[in-house]
Order: sequence, then structure tokens, then C-alpha cells
Amino acid sequence: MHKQVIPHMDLGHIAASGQCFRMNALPSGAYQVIAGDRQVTITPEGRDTFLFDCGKDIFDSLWHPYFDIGTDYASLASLVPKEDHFLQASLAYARGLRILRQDPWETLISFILSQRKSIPAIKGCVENLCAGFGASLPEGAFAFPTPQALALADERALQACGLGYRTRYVQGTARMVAEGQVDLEALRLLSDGELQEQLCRFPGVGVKVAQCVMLFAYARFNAFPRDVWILRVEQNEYHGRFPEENYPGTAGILQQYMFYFGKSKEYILWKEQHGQAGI
DNA sequence: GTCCAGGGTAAGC
DNA sequence: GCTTACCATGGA
Repeated sequence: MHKQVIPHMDLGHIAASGQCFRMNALPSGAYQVIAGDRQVTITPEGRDTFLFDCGKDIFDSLWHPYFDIGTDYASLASLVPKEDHFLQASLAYARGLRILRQDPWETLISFILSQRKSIPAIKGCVENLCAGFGASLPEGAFAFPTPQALALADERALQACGLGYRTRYVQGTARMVAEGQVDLEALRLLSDGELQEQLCRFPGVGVKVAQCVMLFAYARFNAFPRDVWILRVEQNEYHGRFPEENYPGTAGILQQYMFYFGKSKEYILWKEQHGQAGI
């Protein structure tokens, strides 16, 4: 057990934000997190205190970086002009939302699956893949499958996980990684532009999926993935395009807040009060 | 029954 | 360089 004070962390927002697909609330109010072949249960205690069911060494080496605890999220609001009411509202609504530093392989496959799927549907597919091709973990959980496991998987068995037409994307990508054609860890050395270019070599990966992997696995906070929700927000609140160049080093974090708020029911209510487009 | 989801690809211009 | 049909599946 390890108790840790972490300001500005809301596990509910993170779990529901659509950046990860294997973090779930338990009936007790705790959260189960599975990342790669690791799992941890986190119990919130009061406002900023969390109990991790692991030792301090595992917390320091694994979960501290995973939850991006070194980044200051509280100062984000000061970077945003007061006139940008939508972005200010997004930051207030999703207070405690963080950008996780996930495993590149798991994130790559998860977001290849994500195209034209709802978040609950993605979570279902990911769980099917883990149960079918992942190693067994304690307490009946399953690790995310290795590149080798998915590269060798039977095509019909993959189809049965609900992948649909994405099956050949997953197989093709898994084979490229399993054969060592691309080293996902070595890509950390590349610039943003080079990293996006290399990720787009995988089948089923375009600019949007590449930018999600850059943001959620490689901690590239300048990445600004545009999905249908963000395009909608840009149309409604920014006359077509959000000025990401005004936020070097944080645009991607703001994107996640805008995505999460723009997709919520609270945004509908907020819009009725504020009416006109923002900046 | 219809519509939509954290889009990509290949064909056409 | 740019649009446009097509792609499987589950949930609302």
C-alpha cells in the first residue's frame, strides 16, 4: 500500500475521457487501472489523497510517470484568455483531468480500433482482445496482448472480438512491430513531425490516430487530434478553427479538456446560456 | 427501423 | 493537391 497526495487528479474524469480504455470504477468507489501487463487499484481518500495498492517503489517507477504527476495542471487556466469562455468552462468542468503516459503499443492498437466507434464500443473491443490474446493476470484480469500474440492471432478469432474491417489494420500493424520493422521505443527520439510520419506508416493510422498516440503515449503536448467532436467544437466556438499555435506545449492538454466538455450533456446546457460563438 | 461513433483508404478529379 | 463512396459493428 502506498498513500500519495496528488493535487488536481480526478480519476472519474480520466476514466471517462476516452484517452484510455482499461480504467474502471469499482462498486466500492475505487478505480481499477490496467496498463500493459500491470494493474493497480486506487482508492481516493478525501480530495487530493489516493491509496495505491502497490509498494512505493512500484508507484515511483510506474504510476508516478503514468499519471503525469510531474506536470502542473493547476496553472493551465492562467494561459487561457478570460474572453475564451468555452475553454475556461472546459477547464472548470473537467478539473482533475490529466494526460496519461500510456504504452505506445497499447495506445497504437487501441486507437486503430477507435475509428468510427463509440468509447463504450472501443472498451468492449479492447477487453475482448485482452481476454482472447493477453496473458492472465491476478484476480482474473488480462494483460494487453503483445505484438507477437496479435501478429500470430487467427483472423477469424480477431473478427470475433468485434474489430470489423479494422482486423487487417491490427494484423498488419502487429506484424510490423513483431518483426521489428518499427521500434516504438526508438521513436521517442524523433521530432513531432518525424514521429507522426513514422506512425502513419502503419495500416489504419492516419493523422488523427497518429496524433492521439503522440498525445496519449509519447507525451507530445503539441499534438492536437481532430475527431468529429473537436471539429464540431471548432465550428461552434471558434469560427472553424481553434488557435492551437497560441498554446505551445499545452495545446494537446487543452484539446482533451475541450473534447471531454464538448461531448458532455453539460455543454448543451452551457451553450443555452452563452449562445454566441466564442473567440 | 435509423443514425452515429476519438477515421482511413482508394479512387477520382 | 482536393473531395467522395465505402468500410463492420454495437449502442442509442
